Amino acid sequence: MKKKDLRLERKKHRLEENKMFILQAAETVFAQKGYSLATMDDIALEAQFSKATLYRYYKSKREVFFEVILNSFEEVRKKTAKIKLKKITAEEKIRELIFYISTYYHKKKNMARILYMERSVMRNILNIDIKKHLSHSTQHPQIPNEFKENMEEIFNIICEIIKEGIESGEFRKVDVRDAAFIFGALLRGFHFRGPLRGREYRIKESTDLLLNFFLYGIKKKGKA
Amino acid sequence: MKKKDLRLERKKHRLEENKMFILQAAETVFAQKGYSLATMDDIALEAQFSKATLYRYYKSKREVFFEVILNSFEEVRKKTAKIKLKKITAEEKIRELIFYISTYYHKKKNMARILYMERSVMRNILNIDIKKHLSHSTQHPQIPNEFKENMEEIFNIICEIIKEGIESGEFRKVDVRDAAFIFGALLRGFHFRGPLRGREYRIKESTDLLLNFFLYGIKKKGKA
Amino acid sequence: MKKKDLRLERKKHRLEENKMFILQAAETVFAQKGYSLATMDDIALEAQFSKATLYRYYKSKREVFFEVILNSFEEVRKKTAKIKLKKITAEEKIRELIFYISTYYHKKKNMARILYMERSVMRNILNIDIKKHLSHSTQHPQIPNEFKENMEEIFNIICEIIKEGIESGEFRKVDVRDAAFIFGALLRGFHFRGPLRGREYRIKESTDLLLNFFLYGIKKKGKA
Amino acid sequence: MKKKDLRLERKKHRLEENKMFILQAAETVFAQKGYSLATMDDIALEAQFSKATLYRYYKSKREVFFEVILNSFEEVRKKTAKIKLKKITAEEKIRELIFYISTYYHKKKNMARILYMERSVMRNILNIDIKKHLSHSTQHPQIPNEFKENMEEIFNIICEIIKEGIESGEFRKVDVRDAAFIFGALLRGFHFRGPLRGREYRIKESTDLLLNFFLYGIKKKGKA
DNA sequence: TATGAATGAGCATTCATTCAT
DNA sequence: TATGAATGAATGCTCATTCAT
Repeated sequence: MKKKDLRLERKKHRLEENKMFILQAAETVFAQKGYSLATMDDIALEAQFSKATLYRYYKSKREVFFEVILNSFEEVRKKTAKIKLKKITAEEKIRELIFYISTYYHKKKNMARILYMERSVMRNILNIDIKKHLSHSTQHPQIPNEFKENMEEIFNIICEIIKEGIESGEFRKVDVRDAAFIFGALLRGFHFRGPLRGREYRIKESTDLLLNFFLYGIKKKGKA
Repeated sequence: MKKKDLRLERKKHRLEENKMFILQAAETVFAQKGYSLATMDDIALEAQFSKATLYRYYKSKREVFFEVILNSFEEVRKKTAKIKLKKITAEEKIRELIFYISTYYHKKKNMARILYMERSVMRNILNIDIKKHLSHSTQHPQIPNEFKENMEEIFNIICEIIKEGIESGEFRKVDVRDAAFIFGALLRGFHFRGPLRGREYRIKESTDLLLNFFLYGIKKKGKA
Repeated sequence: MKKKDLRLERKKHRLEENKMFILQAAETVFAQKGYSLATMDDIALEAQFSKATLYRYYKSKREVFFEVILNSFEEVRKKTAKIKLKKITAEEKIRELIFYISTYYHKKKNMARILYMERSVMRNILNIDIKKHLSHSTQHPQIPNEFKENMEEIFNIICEIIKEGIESGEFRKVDVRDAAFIFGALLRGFHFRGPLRGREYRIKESTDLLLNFFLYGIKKKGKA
Repeated sequence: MKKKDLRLERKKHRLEENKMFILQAAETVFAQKGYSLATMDDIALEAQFSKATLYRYYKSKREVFFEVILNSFEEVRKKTAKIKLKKITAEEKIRELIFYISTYYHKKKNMARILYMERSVMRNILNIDIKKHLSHSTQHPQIPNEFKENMEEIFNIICEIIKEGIESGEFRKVDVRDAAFIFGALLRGFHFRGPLRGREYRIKESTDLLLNFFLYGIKKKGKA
């Protein structure tokens, strides 16, 4: 009995491992080529599995894609939650968040951009795939929900951090959700510059820059 | 003679009109589906022309795409230049800029997002298409350049406006290019929120919000 | 171990078989329609594979085409070489050659004609396709060479046979290369009559006829 | 009245002129690219007419093609008939024929090859076009007949020349039609060498060579 | 009449997905 | 289970032919 359990255990473990391995490969490929230009062949090659094998682990290209994105989000969510719990000032939390997200974007490079691919594009990928298989029985309407929940939780944590800052007197009495949204926009826009390349910022540098502007704006003090 | 001229005129006019019409259709489709997922059939359908006709006006899908983007940029560049020349304070110029760009993004909705599509995807599209047409005599190597120049000019104008503000004592002595970049990032990130939808801001509202944060940040005054 | 080997063996065998099968189908279709008019759909239909499957075996229509031609040439070359080595008189070798090539042309019917398709068309096909694939890493610049080499070797063997005949006193002291060329032209022209159909010759008949004229011409003896 | 006649006359003349002009252009293009690769655009460009105009003069690409070929044949037929009537020996007539046809092939280069495009290919072009327009009323089933008649007449004239030679004692008592066929094959094959290029023969040279072999073959005299 | 513009039908090629072993 | 092979459905692009002026 124990033997069997162990075997099953090991089997499950290997399955999970393989799934992660494929996901990693997929992330690399999607990051390099975007959704449409990436082919299952590319991913299979990168993952060193046969293309058919990918389909043992994931039902479709679309599922792989969403899994990749979900993975990303989960990582960020966990880290964000952790930072929130630290015993430091809100400003320091904000700084850490900026630093972490910058690092993250830096590592994942293009992946981040794919994340912010237009809603309608996302919807499109979804729709197309659903249409294609309209006759098939198994669909995955639940995926986008998990997706959204993750984003919302991250957003909420940021809200809470800002709220802390306001309550502690560090920040102005701004609308918390607005501020969180601005925070997100700033980071998103900063790291998600399209084909335009200004100078390349180092992570430390960009953290300072972003923090500075997020805190103080460009207005000369005492003039407001 | 006059008759002929008029006819030619009208003909030319209709050609231009058709080109624009196709471009509009293309914009709609690209905005909805992104580059790869958009098909020439889609665009033809939207433009109510036959697919073959599109090819009378544009040499390839890629050319249509770049024309669409170029169009967008030119419009923004012109407006930005105009605002810069107005006889108003730098802050007011910034406000107008935010308002205009917000309006623009609002109108063009998804188009803006396509612009910020993966750099690597862009590169990919470019490379692939350039290679494909390597043998043909008439290429469009200038397109990406015009593209870049447009972006840079917009960026430079923003820099100048900020510089004005600093020189007039309105703004802090920040690094001009950093500030311009932050400005761009803020707007970009704000309007280019991916699948996440917080509340919908009205343009007036979002202009205020963005201006407020860009000017003052979230830090409580006197504490820095 | 042996089992696996056998399986691999069988697999390889089937692959080769399929390749040949496709080639046969392609030959039929090309022979019927020529290069440009033949479509991959035609070939797929004839081969009873899906069109996509053809692309598992050959990279492009062009590759299929060249493979078909190469195949033809190789067969002829081998047979020609074999005849040359026989212990018979040069005249008998010439007769055998005529017989073999006539048989071959008869079997392959139109294929032979495709071979003599427009040089410019060939060049065109080549150029177009080479340009198209310029950017890809794996090209087949060797194909046309193998092609040429085959032709040249066949030509050379014929030269040698004629030379033997001259040295043995069977033939007049003609220029060997001229004679070989005439020999080729005669066969080529005979079997490659366009839309004009005189009477249908049987192979035995045409062999006699061709041999007779190649040896004696039409001039009355003693008059030259 | 006279005025009108003259005008009509001139008009007709211009129409004929245009037709010929288009035909010339078409010949050039077909010779360069073959049937399938030649486009109506190419021909229009070469003829400096608009593509639509071509369709005023010819109903289809196919019709242009056949007209081009027919033209070719007619020219050859006339010349062949003329040579036959000359007051010279049969051998001299044969020599002149070879010279003329060689010159002709030389001028028209690839056109000749197109002529001998496989019957089945011809049939195919025909079939396809007929099928395409099955619903349309006007077809051209007569064209191939004119075509054939021309070829046959040329063949017959050659037969007659050879017959003369036999009757005058110049030539051996060969089967006239066989000899004529061999004659055609020799010329056809000689000028219609595919991608293989031996040495380039000058016209004078090749005339001698062909005549020599056609008359004497390669057999050493007295041995037969 | 001549022609610029418009288009339907195709075609080579690709790719997500399924099948058979 | 893993995978090589097979394929249906696209997709960008072309071209002979028709239309409207």
